[in-house]
This record gives sequence, C-alpha cells and structure tokens, in this order.
Amino acid sequence: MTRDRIIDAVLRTVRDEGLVGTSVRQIARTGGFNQALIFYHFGSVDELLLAALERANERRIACFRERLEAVRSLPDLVRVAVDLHAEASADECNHSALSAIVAGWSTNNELGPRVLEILHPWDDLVAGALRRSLEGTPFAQLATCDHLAHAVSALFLGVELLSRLEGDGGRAAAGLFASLGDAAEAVNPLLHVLAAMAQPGTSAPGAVG
Amino acid sequence: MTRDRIIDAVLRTVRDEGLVGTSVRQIARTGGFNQALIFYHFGSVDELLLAALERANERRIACFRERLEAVRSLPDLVRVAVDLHAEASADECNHSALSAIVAGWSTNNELGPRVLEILHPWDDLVAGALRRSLEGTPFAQLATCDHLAHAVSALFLGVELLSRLEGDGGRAAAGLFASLGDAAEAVNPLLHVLAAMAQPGTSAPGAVG
DNA sequence: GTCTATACTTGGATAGAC
DNA sequence: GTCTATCCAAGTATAGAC
Repeated sequence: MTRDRIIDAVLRTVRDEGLVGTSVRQIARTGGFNQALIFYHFGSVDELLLAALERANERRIACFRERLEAVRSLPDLVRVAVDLHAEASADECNHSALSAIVAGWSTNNELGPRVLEILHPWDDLVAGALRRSLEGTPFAQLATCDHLAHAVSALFLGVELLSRLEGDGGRAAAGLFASLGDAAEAVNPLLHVLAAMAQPGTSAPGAVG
Repeated sequence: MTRDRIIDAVLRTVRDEGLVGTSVRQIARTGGFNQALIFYHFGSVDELLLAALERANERRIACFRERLEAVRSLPDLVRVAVDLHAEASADECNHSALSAIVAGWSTNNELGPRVLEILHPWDDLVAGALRRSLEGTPFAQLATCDHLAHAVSALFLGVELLSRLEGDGGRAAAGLFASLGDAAEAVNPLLHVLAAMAQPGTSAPGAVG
C-alpha cells in the first residue's frame, strides 16, 4: 500500500525540513514518488498531515503504552520522558515530526480541534501515569491530574521543540532531564508526607512505590 | 519609522495566521503597506522574522522583568506565569507570535542558534527567578537551576502552543495554572524541609519566603 | 522611502493517458 | 494506482519611476 510510503515520507520531511518547508513537491521528492499520488490518496495536504500526525501518535502509543502504564511515581515518569526524548532524537522520525506539526499548526483555525482529538489517547496515558504517581496526595483528584498531565504534555512538546533549535541531536536536553529526575527523586518521598497528612492513618511504611 | 509598522504587522500576522500562512504578501496586506518595503527595510523574510522575534522578546522582558525579578518562591513564579499567559491571550500579539515563531522554526537549520541567542536574555531572567525560589535547597546549584529554568521555558512554550490549538482564547489553560499553583503552594514548604536537611542549622523558622 | 510593475520560483491541485 | 502534463495562485525578490 502506498499510503504508508507517503506517510513515512511526510514524517521524514517534516523532521528534516520543518513544517515550513514541507510541501507536496518536497514530500514527493523525499519519498521518490509522484506528487499526484498524494492527492489521489489523501485529497489535500492538510488531510495528509493529519493522517501523518495520527500515525505518529499511534506509533508512540504502541511504543510507550507499556512503559507509561507501568509508571507508579514521578521518578518513573521522568525515566519514561528520557526514553521518549532519546527516541525522538534517534529514531526514524515520529516524535520529532509530531511535535513540529502540532507546533506549526498552533493557529486556532479549523484544524486545531482535530489535532487535539488525535493527541487525546496519548494525553490519557500520561494522565493515568500521573494519577498513579500522585495516588493518595492532594493532587490525585481527577481534574487536577488532568491539568497537570496537560502540563506534562506541554513540557514534552516544549523540550522537543527547543532541543531541535539546538541542533545537537538532543544532547542539551540530557542535563535537563537529569535535573528533572533529581527533582522528582527529591520530591517523591515528600509527596508521601503530603499523602499521610491528607489521609491520616492510611499510609503505612513500605507502601512507597 | 516604518520598520515598526512592519514588525507590528508581522506579529499580528503570525498570531492570526500562524507561521505557515505568514508571507510577505500577507504581512503587507495586514499592515496596509507595500510588499517591496519589507525587502527595502529587512532584506528578506527570514531577517524580518528574526527582527520581529527580537522585538517581541524585548517587549515581554520590558513587561515582565520587574515581576520576574521579584520572584522569591515557586508560587510567585506560577503567578507570573499566569500573568504571562493572560497577556499572551489578550494582548495585541507579542508572546503568542513569539511562541509560534520559535516553534515553527524548530528545524535545526542555520536559524536555530540565532533564535536561541535572541531568547537568551529571557531565559536568564527565568533562571534567576528559579534560583531565588530554590535558594538553600539541593537544586540551587547553577547547572541544575539552568536546566530547570530551561524546563520552565519549555513548559511556557508548550502551554502557549497547546492553548492556541484549543481556540478558546486560553481559558482552558486557566485550570492548568490553577493546579500548577496548588502544586507549587504544596511543594514550597517541603522545599524548606529539604533546605534544612541540606544545610542543618541554617534554616530558621520565619525564613520561609 | 514608497509605489508600480514585473521576473521568476514554488506550491496546491486537476485532467487524462497508461 | 501511477505517471505526465498542465493550470493557476502565491511565494520571494528586484528594477526603476516617483
């Protein structure tokens, strides 16, 4: 099926040229096929980009679902973030292109809602991971967790974009994640103090994930 | 001077149309002047966008320097973030356009380093605010603070971009900041526990910013 | 400094042969 | 499904009159 070839070409093009610089002609050049195929299979560039976004999102979910579902603490979550960033820097495309598309389309036109809808399953995974990390603390309420998960997603997006500017393949972000990991390690035991304060008598020693 | 009119037109165009959608023709249409002026005054689109980015950054520094320099704790910092986001949603352009330019150019071409250089003074302000917020804790080392400041900048960028997708003028981010504020309020006193552990005898009651 | 006119390139999209 | 050829709009950029 050619749809796959085209989508791969889009993702590689976006990663290498940025969203500005991703045109039908350029995509076709990258993939070594004819422009007209894009319109035959997808109808328009916007639809193609949405399809590519969806594909990239599915791939990162396939790749990280298990790891995210295993998260039980903030340090766990940071470790997943490190992996994610490593893949974004090293892999064939996906996450890097995904960030660029989301960012480049961040104009509140008709496409915005569709983009958010596509990203939604991923956000749910992150929210779940966060909820388990904050179990028992005052932040474990659904609304709060969703807000904080949104913040985590935003952080991932921003880190990815800024690290692309640095052009060193994401090495500059390594220090960031290290510090973030330290912070998570330090805050984590304190969260359980909060949990104990919130639900006195519930927290027993040894229950610390 | 016309340079100002042009730069204003760029910022408005980027805010309204996104970076994809910002062309010489569109900018001229927005500002009600002739295309040729852009090349007379700036030479090329890239140079114009860089100039606009620099201008937007100067403006947000002028607007937020005092507030950032007054930050002494994490809750303080979140309050500034709320203000910043409010201005981004409501104002004539600046911060919104700034985010879009940074994000849209996040392809590691020749422009990346220049963009980072332009943003640098702002990052310094954020790093200073964070350093004062973490004074005495194990995170107060220079390197760690810079990393975390980078994370804070990334978070701001991501929030701004995602809230643009929502197209509700940034109201959806309000909940996010509320939760972030709660988290900061809760973590803040605990930080001083850490500070006390790190430097026993140094922390006296009442020294909690 | 500003406008008109224009050159040239690239982008999106379609028709029609194969 | 894929390719060729083509249309038209939009993009960047320049020359030259005013």
